[in-house]
Amino acid sequence: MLQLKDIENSAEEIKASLAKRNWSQQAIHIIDEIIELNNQRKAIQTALDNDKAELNSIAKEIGDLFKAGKGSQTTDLKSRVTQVKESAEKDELLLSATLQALDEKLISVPNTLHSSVPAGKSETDNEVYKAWTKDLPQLHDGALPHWELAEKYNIIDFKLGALIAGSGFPLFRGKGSRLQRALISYFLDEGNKAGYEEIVPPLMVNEDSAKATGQLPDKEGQMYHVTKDDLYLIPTAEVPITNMFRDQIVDEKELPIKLTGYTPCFRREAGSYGAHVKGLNRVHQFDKVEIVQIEHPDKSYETLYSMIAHVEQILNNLNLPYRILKLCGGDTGFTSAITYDFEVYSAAQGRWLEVSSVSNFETFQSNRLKLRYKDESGKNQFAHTLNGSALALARIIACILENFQTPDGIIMPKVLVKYLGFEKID
RNA sequence: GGAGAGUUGGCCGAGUGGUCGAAGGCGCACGCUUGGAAAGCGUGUAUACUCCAAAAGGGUAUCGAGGGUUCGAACCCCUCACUCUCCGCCA
Repeated sequence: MLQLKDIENSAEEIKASLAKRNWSQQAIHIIDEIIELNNQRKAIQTALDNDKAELNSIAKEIGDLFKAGKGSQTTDLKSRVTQVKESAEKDELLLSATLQALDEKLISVPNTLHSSVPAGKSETDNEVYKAWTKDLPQLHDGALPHWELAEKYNIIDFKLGALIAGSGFPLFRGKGSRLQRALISYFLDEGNKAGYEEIVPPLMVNEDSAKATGQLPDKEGQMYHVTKDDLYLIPTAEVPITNMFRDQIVDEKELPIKLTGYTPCFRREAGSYGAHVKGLNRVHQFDKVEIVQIEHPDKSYETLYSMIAHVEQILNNLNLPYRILKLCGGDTGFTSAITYDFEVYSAAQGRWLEVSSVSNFETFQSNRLKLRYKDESGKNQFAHTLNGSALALARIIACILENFQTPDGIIMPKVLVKYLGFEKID
């Protein structure tokens, strides 16, 4: 959520950012409405505060009279109280209606884009930040897409997954299952090496947490909701891990705080269908190792690029062709100021698959989280939050299976062998 | 699932209707003291909104959350959330 202060101080900049997100002039008018509502709020609040101040002082006066044994002299004061209360009650109603209206509008405004984010309407307008310049893998004749390899080697069973839960819930078995576990261990170890503290968070979160990181109300339909207990299955570890800092004030010296965690991720993906969701391309449950940093505003961009480098290194080690996209305004997530997506080449499908998304949220999340740090002068400031996938497993597995297939088996990346205990799926 | 206890500032903890944004202690910061440190002494030490051009200084709200009683609520009443203990069940 944007800060009112920022909206007041940099309205024009924010409007320009909304235009980059392809908002219409009419929709952008919301910024003026917010400023106007906030002015109303201030006026009402001042009036209300004055009434309350008067009530407080009358109460004190009455108290003093009672103590002095002059309780009989309070009648006039009490009738004044009735009067002031009436006006205060009116203002109270007005104030809560205004606050609600203000909040509704405020919560519907996305993060202000970083000035370097390119304009554009959809994913086709994303800028290639780093292209893959080397050769793409050449597959042998009769090479198969991963869902057929999965069946051939009996390592992933989509039909059983569908029987047990539904489509989009793959079941890994045998070497498929071990590949999954190896990747998780490898990714976590890389995170540990890079100085991230490892976390195993809850897999369900309450409404407050989902709101704080911006999943609610923006992505309500994307999450599985356990209505009986009013909990949400996490769509990413970002939600529980970032919420570790809800309502926290950290010391400036503790920054940056670096955390990593492996969790399954649950996404409803309502409305998805077709070839693009086949196999592991888009599933309701997948595993992911996430990296999160809480950083000083002055250093958050430096940090963003170090996180990108971290992901790159992992992909290099796995020997997978990848490219990095800088998302355009139209494709950048609601809560993000800037996002870089990593795509890995899936050789048998001939497609690039998104496997990581690294973002700087600046203060958008910390404002809702109320995550602050105390600066040198002792003032509380909102910290910047960043996160990225390092990495999402399902699609990485798809690429490993497809890219490294040979007529007599799938050769595992070298870095994984010590985790796997085997070199080849055959 | 059943029964009970609890939730106060960075922490501990007092407080059962006005003098309570809240005693006391610890911690922390600054100063004095010291050759230096410790001890000691002194001062200060929440958050949000708001008034003021700014500072100084005001105002309002916050003692788990919401509502009620009252001129006045941390304190009385109601509802809810969470934590802990015991019993039951259970990986």
